[in-house]
Amino acid sequence: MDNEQKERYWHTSSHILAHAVKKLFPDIKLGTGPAIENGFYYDFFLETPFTPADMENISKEMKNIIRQNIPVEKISVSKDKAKEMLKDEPFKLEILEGIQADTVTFYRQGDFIDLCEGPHIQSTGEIKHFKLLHTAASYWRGDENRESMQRIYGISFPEKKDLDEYLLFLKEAKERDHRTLGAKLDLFSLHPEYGSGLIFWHPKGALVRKIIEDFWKDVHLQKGYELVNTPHIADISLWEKSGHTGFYQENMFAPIQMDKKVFQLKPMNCPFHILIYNTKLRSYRDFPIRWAELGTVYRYEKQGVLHGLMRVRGFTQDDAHIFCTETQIEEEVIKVLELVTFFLGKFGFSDYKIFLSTMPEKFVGSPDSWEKATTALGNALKKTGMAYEEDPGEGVFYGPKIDIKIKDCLNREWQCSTIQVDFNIPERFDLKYTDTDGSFKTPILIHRAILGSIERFFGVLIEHYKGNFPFWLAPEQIRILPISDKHLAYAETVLNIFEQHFRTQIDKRGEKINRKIRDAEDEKVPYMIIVGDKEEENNTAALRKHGEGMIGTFTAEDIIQKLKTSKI
RNA sequence: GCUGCUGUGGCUCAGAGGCAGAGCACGUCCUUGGUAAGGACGGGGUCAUGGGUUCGAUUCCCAUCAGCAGCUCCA
Repeated sequence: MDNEQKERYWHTSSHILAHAVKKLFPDIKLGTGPAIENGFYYDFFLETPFTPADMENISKEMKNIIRQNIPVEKISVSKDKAKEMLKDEPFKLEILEGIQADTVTFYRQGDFIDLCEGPHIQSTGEIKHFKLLHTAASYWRGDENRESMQRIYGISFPEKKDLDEYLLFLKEAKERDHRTLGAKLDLFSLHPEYGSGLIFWHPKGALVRKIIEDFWKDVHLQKGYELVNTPHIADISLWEKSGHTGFYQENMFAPIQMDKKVFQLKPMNCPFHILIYNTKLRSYRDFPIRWAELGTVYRYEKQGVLHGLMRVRGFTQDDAHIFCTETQIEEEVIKVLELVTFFLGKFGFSDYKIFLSTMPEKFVGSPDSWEKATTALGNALKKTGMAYEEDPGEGVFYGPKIDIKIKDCLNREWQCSTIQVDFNIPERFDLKYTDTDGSFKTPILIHRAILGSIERFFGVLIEHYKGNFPFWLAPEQIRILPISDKHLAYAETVLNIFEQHFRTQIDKRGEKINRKIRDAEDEKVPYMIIVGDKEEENNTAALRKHGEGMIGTFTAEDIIQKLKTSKI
């Protein structure tokens, strides 16, 4: 099915769901029921939520409706007539109010009728195989102040094999889940009883993190950034000055009282970088100033939004702040975008979405500055040839931004890179530079993060690679497996050679070689080196690759050469 | 934060109103094995926490905390 066919198919599936629910629960009020990227849902308003038994009955009733192969017909009526038809459906009426046209369309299948733009497939019998996946609460119109609806999600396909395939995908996604793999591969843990949303990096995870961070720092230094380091807390007056105690308060940890002072754990790094900026008078000749920091911030997130490494309460941003003039924005953003492409490419990502968010209703700065900055961001995107979508009105109040989102194993999108122009903070801190004519001007501040948060990025990375980190990132690159204890001494001499070049371990357990191989494969070590009588006699090593099997027997020098030149 | 579901050894999960179970992992011993699990024995649990019902609660009820799915919000 192409996308349009899918949409029809799933949209009609959602109508069948609503049809069944209406039949079983006549008093229920209908919300909306669209096709989504993977399947469909329908929102209902009812007093008591659906039970698992209800779900089974609904499923049975849907099969009934499908079996009857009821034709789906489109009906156009005047808005007044529609109002009459929907008098018992308050939510539908609300939607109707919002429609501008004079005539609206309904779709009818048997005794079920729904205000709907369509399109739909011809008949309910075309829905061959479906499964209701789960229920959840949602807010009417996505507004947390409005009614709470009960949502039922489902998926359907014309062929059984497609449904089976999709269910298998869901199962595999679970195995790919960074939370499962993180525990299995001994990368990190959480200890919610001592604070939810806080990450404990185990030795292997911390090693991968170090590799990422070292690489990140090296590249930044090469690309004209300077590194800075700043504290984790500061007097609350700093946050009053930056405005965070006002507009960001609900995301901040509670203040810490100490002696006669009140300190605040930092939710962002920018005010600190600004303090560094203000330690002396800057000139246009210094620009652009690019300061980068792996800065750990703490944000209070609502309990229900926490999710493994992806959404946490303490995380390290790969942050940087660029101080420049308005005319430098475009060039700087191009450089950042190039850096984004470089980093994401290095980590194996090519499938991501880019959004340009423009001026929201509430904003600071002049509309003229917004216009210029937004154009600069758009031009930068165009010049780098990156496809993007506009997200009108979704900018932060202090400036327009570019967001880049990467998908996880369940197709959920996670924002990693972000580039934000800020008109607010330079004003608040009275930032100045001396321009060519000797006058004082206020610089533009660009906030940017490429990986976003190290925690989230690591989570996406684990899922992306299914735990099979590429050779350069693998915490343990090579494991030496002696056939028996007799070969331990030789294994040690092989280790001595390899550990000069790669992260190498020996499996010294008194297990059989099959077991050692199985465990090394399970633990996703990229290469295994097996040594026994034959190897010891010939002064060689047998090389085995994760997921592929035996490669051959070579001298240690040969293997090192091959691994270094990626010729395997 | 909202709605629903869930909370039993390190992990995955069974279980039942009346002495708490399995597999894996862990420990000891035996085995020295050539490309994905060798064998025997053993240790380990206030059944999330706090109340209530009951002769008796890990099991039933309530609350709290936390996890999961989704919604809203976000890196």
